Amino acid sequence: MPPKTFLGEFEQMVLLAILQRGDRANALEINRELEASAGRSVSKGAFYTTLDRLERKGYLTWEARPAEDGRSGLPQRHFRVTPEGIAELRKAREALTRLWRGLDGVLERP
Amino acid sequence: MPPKTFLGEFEQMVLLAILQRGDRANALEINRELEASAGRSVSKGAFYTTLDRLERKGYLTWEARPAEDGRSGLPQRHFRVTPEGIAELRKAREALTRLWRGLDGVLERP
DNA sequence: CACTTCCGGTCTACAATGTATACCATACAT
DNA sequence: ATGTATGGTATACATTGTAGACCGGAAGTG
Repeated sequence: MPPKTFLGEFEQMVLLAILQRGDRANALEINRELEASAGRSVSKGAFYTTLDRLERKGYLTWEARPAEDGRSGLPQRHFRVTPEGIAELRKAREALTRLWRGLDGVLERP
Repeated sequence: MPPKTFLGEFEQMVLLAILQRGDRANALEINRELEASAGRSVSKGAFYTTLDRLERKGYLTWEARPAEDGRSGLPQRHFRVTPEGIAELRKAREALTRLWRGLDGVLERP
């Protein structure tokens, strides 16, 4: 994980979606969160690619879990954000918060 | 301007920096704002490339202005965010605000 | 069982962004 | 004129964003 890595816009949202779903963060749930909160829906391929990159950067980890509540029986990946990932999210949020300061009049819906 | 364009992470910050500087948004000032608020400093080339792309997308416009307060005499580009740009910033902010909801405990500094 | 149809996931490829270096021109001080 | 700072362009490449084709297992159905 080169220290110079940078957190893309979509990557950031994926990490946040994982945090939102807490301990129920499997691929399907994360996608639902993105769709609901950000109106964003990407293909499976795009989605997993992003997850893999975030893993390589050390911003998330995952473990295989047997099927949730009995239903269909295929293990699935369950994702978690690492402390490094959280630190990045924090930095991004602080920067944006500062840049938004004083612009409420402009940036809020009429 | 293809309607499907998307606002990158850095592009977003540049637009916000322009808004912050209001009617004094020339290249130098925008860079200062980015440095101060986001701890971000990119090369001239990178910077102008981004500005040009934002212009092509219709998110900003600019006009040449004679040197500010008398000093040195080279006209400079003065930037402004278009209504379309503001709309994009708004969408991005709303999405992030929703994704941050309930995560203050995690995303705030200890 | 053969057959379809979802899931959950990988592989591959390409478009859009992020970013740097090299280069050009004008103004001003020496 | 020569050096240096200001403002900006051109070009090139690394990183992200994103889709589509492809694969294996589980369930349902005739």
